[in-house]
Amino acid sequence: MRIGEIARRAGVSTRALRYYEEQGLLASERTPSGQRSYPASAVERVRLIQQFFTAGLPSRTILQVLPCVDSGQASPEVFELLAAERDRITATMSDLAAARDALDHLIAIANDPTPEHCPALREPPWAPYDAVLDSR
Amino acid sequence: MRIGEIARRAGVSTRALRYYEEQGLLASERTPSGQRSYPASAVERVRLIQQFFTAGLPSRTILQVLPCVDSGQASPEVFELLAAERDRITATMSDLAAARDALDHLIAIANDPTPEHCPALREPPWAPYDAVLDSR
DNA sequence: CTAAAACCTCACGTTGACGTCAAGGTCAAG
DNA sequence: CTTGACCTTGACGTCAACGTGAGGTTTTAG
Repeated sequence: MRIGEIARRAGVSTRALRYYEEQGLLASERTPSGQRSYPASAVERVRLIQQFFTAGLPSRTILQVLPCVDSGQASPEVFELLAAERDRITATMSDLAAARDALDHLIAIANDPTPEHCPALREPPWAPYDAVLDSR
Repeated sequence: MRIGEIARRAGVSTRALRYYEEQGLLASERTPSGQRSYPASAVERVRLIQQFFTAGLPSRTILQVLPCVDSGQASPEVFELLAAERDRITATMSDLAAARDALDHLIAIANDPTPEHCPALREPPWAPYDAVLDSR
C-alpha cells in the first residue's frame, strides 16, 4: 500500500506519516521509482503510534518504546521509562478529573442560582474583566 | 504582595504571572513606582488558572470561564463552552486510560517473557529499528 | 496519449505558554 | 549611599507535531 491509503485508513495525514518516518517511528520500503510502500499492518502500527502521541509521549520516548512492542522485551532503562510514563499518565488523569470537577461545579452553580456558593472567591476587586469584556 | 512572592506561593514563574495578566486572566494593582501588587487571594486564583491550563483549556477559553467563576452565572454560550470542555476532558481521560492500558500491557509482557503475547504484531518486517538503535 | 491524481523532497510557517536575555528602575539593609 | 535582591518593559527564542506551499516526478484512469 502507498502512503495515501495508509493515511486514510489510519486517519492521519501523509505529512504525519513522513514525519513519523523521519523520527524513526515508521519504516517503509521504496518502489524502484522512490515511492513509499507499506504492508497492511502499518495501519495498526500508525494507530498505536497515534495512541502514544495522544497520551502525551514525545516522539523520542515512543522511539524507545516501539522496539519493546516488537520484541516483547524491555531493557531496565526502558522498563523505568514505561513505569514513569504510566505514572505520569495516571497523574495527568487525576489532574483532568479535578479540572472536570471544577467545571461541573461551575455548571451546577450556573444552573441553579442560589447565592451561597463559594463566597470567598467573590470578595476582592478582580477588576479588569469588565474592560476585557467591553472590548469585544 | 509583590509578584515574586505570589509566584513562589503558587509554584509558577513571574513570567507566567505577567503572561496571565497580558492575557487578561489575572488583575494587579500598581504601587506608585509601577510595581505589581496582589491580594493574598491571588495565590488561589493562580492555582485555579493553572488547573485549567493543565486540563488543556487555552487561555482564551479560560478568559471566558473565569468571570463565570466570579459571578456564578453563565451566559448560554459560556454554558455551552463549559459543557463542551467537560466532554473533551472526559474523552481525553479515556484516551489516556487506553494508552495507560497499552503501557501496562507492555510492562506485563516485559516482566514475564512467555512467547505467546500479541503474535500478530511481530510478523512483518519492521526493519530499521536496528539501524536506529545502532546509531546511538 | 494525456490529464488528473498521487507521490517525491526541500524548506519555511504555525501555535501556545511560557524561557531568557537586555537594559535598566526600586527598595530594605548596613 | 552603595550593594544586592527584586521589580519593570520589550522583544526574541523554544519546542513539538505537524501544515503548507513550491517545484518536480510517477501512477492511474479514460
